[in-house]
Amino acid sequence: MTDHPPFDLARFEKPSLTVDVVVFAMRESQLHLLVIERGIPPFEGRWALPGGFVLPRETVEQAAARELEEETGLKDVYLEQLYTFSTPDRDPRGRVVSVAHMALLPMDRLDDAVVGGSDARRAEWIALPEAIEKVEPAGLVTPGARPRKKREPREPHFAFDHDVIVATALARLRGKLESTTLAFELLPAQFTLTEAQRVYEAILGRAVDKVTFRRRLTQLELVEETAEMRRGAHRPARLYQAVPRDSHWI
Amino acid sequence: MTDHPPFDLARFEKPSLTVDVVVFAMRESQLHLLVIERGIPPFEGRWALPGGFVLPRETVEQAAARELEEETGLKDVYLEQLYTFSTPDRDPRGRVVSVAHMALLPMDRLDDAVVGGSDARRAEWIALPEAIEKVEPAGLVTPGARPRKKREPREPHFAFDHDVIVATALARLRGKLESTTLAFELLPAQFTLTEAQRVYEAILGRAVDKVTFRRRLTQLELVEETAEMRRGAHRPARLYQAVPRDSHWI
DNA sequence: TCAAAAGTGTTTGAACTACACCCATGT
DNA sequence: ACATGGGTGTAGTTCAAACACTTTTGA
Repeated sequence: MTDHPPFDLARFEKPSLTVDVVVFAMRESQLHLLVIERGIPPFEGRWALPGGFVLPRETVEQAAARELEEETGLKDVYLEQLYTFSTPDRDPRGRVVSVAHMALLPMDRLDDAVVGGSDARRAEWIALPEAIEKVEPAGLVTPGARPRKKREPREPHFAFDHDVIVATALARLRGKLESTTLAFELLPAQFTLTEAQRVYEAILGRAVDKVTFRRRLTQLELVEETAEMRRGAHRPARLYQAVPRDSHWI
Repeated sequence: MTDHPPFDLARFEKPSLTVDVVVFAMRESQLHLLVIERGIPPFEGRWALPGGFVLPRETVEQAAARELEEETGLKDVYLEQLYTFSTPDRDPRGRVVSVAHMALLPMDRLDDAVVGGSDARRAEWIALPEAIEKVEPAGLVTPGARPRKKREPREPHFAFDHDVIVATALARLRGKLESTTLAFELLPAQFTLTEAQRVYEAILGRAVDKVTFRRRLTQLELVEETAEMRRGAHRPARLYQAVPRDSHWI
């Protein structure tokens, strides 16, 4: 850092600093997203991500957890920092840098989120828009390298640059799926192997082989049997639970 | 975001925003790091990462590229955003949030960096300190989850929280090694397969099998033969080059 | 001629794939 | 009984690891 004593931090213009949170959850075998309807300009009436300003005595991770609870009622969820978005004009109100986060909510806790009546500021679960697949995620290639295939410009679904933030979160989730046990964060404490498979398929956007999937989970000891079974319309299914580990890395 | 019109960004205290850059390069089969010696307090005399303040009309990625060139002379290198560090007291001068970046310099461009004589502000290539292995990288587990195995507190090598930043960059580099072709950014345009293997071994910190390594690179068509050979003290080695791709993901 | 690095061939085992098949339950 | 999802067995294939081996150069 450039500095001469006594150092004056005010010599450099300071941006506003916010956090945004992409909350994923499974619902009816589909990946869903928790969004908030904006009640005021800019982007009035548009969906936006939960988020807000970072306070002076907290980390951005703490700010993300706090804003998530304030705006949606969610607490004690998996939360990780994703990427920092800093395009100078990303917010029409002024220079606002936002540190995006990704959160994962187990499917049996969908109702923990305070989803709205019809007031100005309601939260809502929406299925991940398919159009997000067409949005270029941030941070996957060399800045300054040959530009990637251009995709047709689209009408954004979300306020601000939240389309890009969601696309980036999805890319991160997919990338981590193979090497981590992150998927279990979207499942209840006890789950059937088919439920687990649905999570993988929803995130990857394609079918996976049943035998391979089951063997991988059991052989790598990522899951362990429980005594319980889940009963439904058909043959009861064994319930499994994630093997406790120190980190999410396999 | 919390807002009522007309919205006043100044309602919320703004932090200073900086960038820091971890520059990796190979040198004598070892992973090296570009650092700057601090000439003034705090942390006078300590090694620190190149970096500086973000200007109002640039992204953090642009700021990282600019500061890298200003402080070390390096330009046109692979550069990616890494993680945002925001512990409130990470800088004793005040509230400073820093967006860390990682850069990779090909081994034949080591001299592009302006490494110092003996003035107060010289840059230097140093071998990656082994003690970094003992530092917990940021951002790999759930905030709020069971704490990971505690490591003994150590005397930090670097100024500020730069030990953690370097450890995080190393973790990121290792994690990306398998699924990306990032390693080629540390190699010249033409290189021997053994040189490539040395890069992988230096990053992973362990030996890799020669046959498997060569087959993987050729079979996945990550590299292609050139007509040239490199001559040295022993049998000449075929030179290869990276197969051009749109992104670094395999 | 010898040391050292470049490069190849061969065997083994692990793991993914595909597909067929059986099992258990509610209706 | 039968439809449906739960769960298993097997054969083929791919791929990584380990190891021994040959090749090619400079000294």
